[in-house]
Amino acid sequence: MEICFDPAYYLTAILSECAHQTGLGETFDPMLRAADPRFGDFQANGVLPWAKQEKRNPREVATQLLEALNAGSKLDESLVECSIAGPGFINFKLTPKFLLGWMQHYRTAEDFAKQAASFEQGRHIVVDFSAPNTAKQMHVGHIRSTVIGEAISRLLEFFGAEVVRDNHIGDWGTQFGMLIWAIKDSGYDLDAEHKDALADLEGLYKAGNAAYKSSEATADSVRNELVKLQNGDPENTRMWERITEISWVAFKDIYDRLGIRFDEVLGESFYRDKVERIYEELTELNLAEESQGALVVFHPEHKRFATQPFIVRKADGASNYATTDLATILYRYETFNADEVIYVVDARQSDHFEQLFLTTQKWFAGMNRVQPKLAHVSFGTINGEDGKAIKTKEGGSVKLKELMAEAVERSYGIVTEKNPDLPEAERREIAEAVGLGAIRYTDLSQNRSSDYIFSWEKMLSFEGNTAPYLLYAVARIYSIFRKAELAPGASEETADAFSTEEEMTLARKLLGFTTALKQARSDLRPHFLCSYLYELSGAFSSFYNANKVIVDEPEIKARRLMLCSRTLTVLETGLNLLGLKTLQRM
RNA sequence: GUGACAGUAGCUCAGUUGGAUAGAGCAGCGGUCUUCUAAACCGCAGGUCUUGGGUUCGAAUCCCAACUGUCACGCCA
Repeated sequence: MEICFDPAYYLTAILSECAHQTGLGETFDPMLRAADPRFGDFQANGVLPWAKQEKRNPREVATQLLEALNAGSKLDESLVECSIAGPGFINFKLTPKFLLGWMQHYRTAEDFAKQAASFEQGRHIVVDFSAPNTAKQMHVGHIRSTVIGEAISRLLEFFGAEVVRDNHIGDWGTQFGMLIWAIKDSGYDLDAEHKDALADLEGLYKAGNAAYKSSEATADSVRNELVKLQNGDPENTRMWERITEISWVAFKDIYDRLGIRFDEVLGESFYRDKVERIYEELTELNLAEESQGALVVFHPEHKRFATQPFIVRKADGASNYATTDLATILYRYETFNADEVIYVVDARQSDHFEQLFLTTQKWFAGMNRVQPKLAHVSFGTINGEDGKAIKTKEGGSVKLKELMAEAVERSYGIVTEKNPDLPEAERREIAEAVGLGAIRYTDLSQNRSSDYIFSWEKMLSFEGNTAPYLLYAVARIYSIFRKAELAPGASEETADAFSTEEEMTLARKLLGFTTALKQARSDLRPHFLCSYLYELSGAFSSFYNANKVIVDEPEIKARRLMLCSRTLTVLETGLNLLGLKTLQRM
């Protein structure tokens, strides 16, 4: 056996092979799992259910398997020890020699990336996320989609996929009638420089909305502005374009600070001229039917969607989001050759996506198209401490920009308190990374399917499973290398096998990186990666406190430097996948 | 009414897809800085995994039924 990148994968393969040789059959699944550290690194549980089904003694079967493993010399005892335990578990324990060899073999972020890049090589995946509405500022409600979408995109890229990040902004709809009316009514100059133009637009929209409701005459004027826009009136079209520009400038400001980028920004307006084809194809396939004046799709085989319609054209003849979403799938199929489309949208829209996916499945089948895999990455809402939708004291939405500013400001106060001697500019930089990292990590570290309760205390708490804790671990590793006057990765040649309990725990934890990444990818849940990185940081902190790195004995120093360097690589790679910037000092 | 998601320590949450004695962080108590950053580490204490059935060698995890909370369900997205 050799030192392989993913020992769990290797062990599964040879166990299956031996099972076949010993006549257990090809369907035998070793069920290799990460084991409790007390028992080893991995445990194979598969013998128990198999023996049960075949009415055999599980320990006997396990013994047979082990004999086959040893006879075939598939395992090198100096690299991995195995044993049978309990009712028939097979335990595998990697030896210090294996752990050291692994560290020597896989050294840099590039080494990891190279191993990972084969998993999704060449697949085209569209990630649809963030999707704010124009003419409104981004608020807390946009955090989750934005941050989770970016993390998933980075993860898929790391696995070798060709990712198209598409921001499906809400840039079309009836609200523009009110906004355009209000702009004209107030005489607001869209072309002039304004300090916070998007906030102005949001205020104007509210004024327009109020006016619309207050008098019938105004309502008519508002509707008239909307009709003019829809019919391509040059003045209103230009105003609408300017509104989009103003909005995008403000969005871009936030995206840049968060290190988020998009390959495409194809909003609802982009699909305006692509909906006719949808009506035609769905009608032609007899998928859509008229109901109460609207064009709708029912799914008779589905308990609820047999009667709950998927409305693709409103009774007034206009399209809606169902229509554009269908057109969007077709566009992504035809333009991006999408193998997979991932929608990072909150859970309240689950019904919509279920109907969308069901409809697409039948529609694509009917047209003989290969349907991309469709996934709704749903997430819970962010609530206030009362368990209801989050609001400011004044009852408005909490603006993302203001949230970011406060997080950074609070972080600045803490850095200044902890490390007053650092230059001001560096403290500002640290505050930016820590504050924005805290917002981001709070969200990512939580299982996305549940709602979460927003509180400043929780978001900016710098203890436990939080961004500052992880960033601090990184900063301390850099500090060791500064003190040792070495670059990370240097001076490892004389390393001998890991020996102390803390070294062993840390080394084992480092090997778990790929498992965590795979888990995060397969479930599209970044919190698996967060939990792993937190545990790794914990293992490092314990090691750091118990085992001094810069010591006189060259073997000990070298192997500990090696652990520091690998921990740094894994932490930085992982944090970067989550979108966090790391720091050399904090 | 139909459905989705959730219910785990006082609080906020994990729990590697059914495995061995359910884990963290806060909060509480007690220790550790003349030694690489104490934003840290170590220890103690804290549990009827909402309830009741069922499947299984084995259940927080799967199935059924309740209960509680949030949300969605015909022209917003």
